[in-house]
Amino acid sequence: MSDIIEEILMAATKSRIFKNRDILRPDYIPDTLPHRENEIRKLAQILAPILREERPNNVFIYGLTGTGKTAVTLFVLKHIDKKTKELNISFQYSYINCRQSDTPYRILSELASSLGIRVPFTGLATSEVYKRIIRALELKKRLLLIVLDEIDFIIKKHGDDLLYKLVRINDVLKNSKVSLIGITNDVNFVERLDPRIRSSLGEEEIIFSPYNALQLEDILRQRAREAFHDNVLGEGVIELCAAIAAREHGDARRALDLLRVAGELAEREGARRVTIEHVYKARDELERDRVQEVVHTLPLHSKLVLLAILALVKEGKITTTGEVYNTYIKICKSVRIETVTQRRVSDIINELDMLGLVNAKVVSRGRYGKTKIISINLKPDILYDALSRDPRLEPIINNIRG
DNA sequence: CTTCCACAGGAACCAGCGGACC
DNA sequence: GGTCCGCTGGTTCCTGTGGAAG
Repeated sequence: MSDIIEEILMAATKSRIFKNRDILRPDYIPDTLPHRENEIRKLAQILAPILREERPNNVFIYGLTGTGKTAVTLFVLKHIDKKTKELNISFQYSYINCRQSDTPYRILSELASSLGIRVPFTGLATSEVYKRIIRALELKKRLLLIVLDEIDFIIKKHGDDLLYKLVRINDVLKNSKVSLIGITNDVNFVERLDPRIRSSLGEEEIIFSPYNALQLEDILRQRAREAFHDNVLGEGVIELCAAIAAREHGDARRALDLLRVAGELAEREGARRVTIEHVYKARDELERDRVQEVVHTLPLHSKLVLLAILALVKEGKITTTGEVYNTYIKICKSVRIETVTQRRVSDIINELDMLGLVNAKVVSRGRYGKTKIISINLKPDILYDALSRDPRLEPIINNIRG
């Protein structure tokens, strides 16, 4: 009797679909990275001086999202770290994602804590944290490698002061040596950089090109072998995930997400196999989640502007800044919310564009002025759903959708 | 060739907040 | 408990501009 129960419970804890789901997670670093052999070799060559206790050149890495920049970097560093431990070299690396730590202060405080210095979340002057880092580096001789992932984020928001300081840090240090790896997925970003920083940071450069559909298939197959049980992937599933991701700039992370979520959907349904339909559903769900999350964290006026855009785009296909502003004013008046200036709305539209919720492009229409053409290519329902989670907006949404 | 629209977007600055320090 | 600091989400004032119309 208890055997039967045991059996059922065991079956419930064991997935029919996944052998090991974690392998499909974006932060998982596999033992091999297919189609990135050249990049691995190049980066390893650049960083090899570490093993002779010399400072390696600074490296600049570009490539679109999901092209394996972070994975390759961490992969190589993991190996070097192991090797330096064997050789008893005082080497250390610090990985900082500038999107998550998006102010100079947060970056420095993360750097500090990776060096074992405790700093408060806020309250100190940025320069004070910098001083403490210097002090720690002078205390003990070491080789430090700082990885700044998505480095374009701080530059765009806070200029290049911090970067300049970090690039020049070796001039101040007597004991320790510091190298930098900058990773960015914005290719144009380099051109806007101060030439002094550019030449210093770009002592070495590595460019990651996007994966094509076939390479993505390889990557997915390799991971799928370990992640899924045998024969659970239906025909064409991998190919479809690869194709969808390839269309979106060869983003491997997208492809892996699609595959994972498709698997999860199949499992939740109790299906025995993952089918193409699951992949399509996964695509919708991922988009929904992304929009939901982004919209949720938007300030009130950004939501109101988004709503104004939505209301206008419903009727036509595109709209302009002026129209959006007028509609926004109307919406605000109807619920007695104070309005912000057009200047701010213009910025908000840019922010919404950056977040991928709307498309905004500046165009000149000659006699009819220069403006932003704004459109949406998400399904309006997804946006309305996300917005209606804010109780303040509900009456307005009901009004618009009528 | 000039004009002129409808904004873009830079610069400087502000209030209010929360947290750490002394 | 006052002080200092950074961040957010604004403001005001401003100069700049692509290209159709005249």
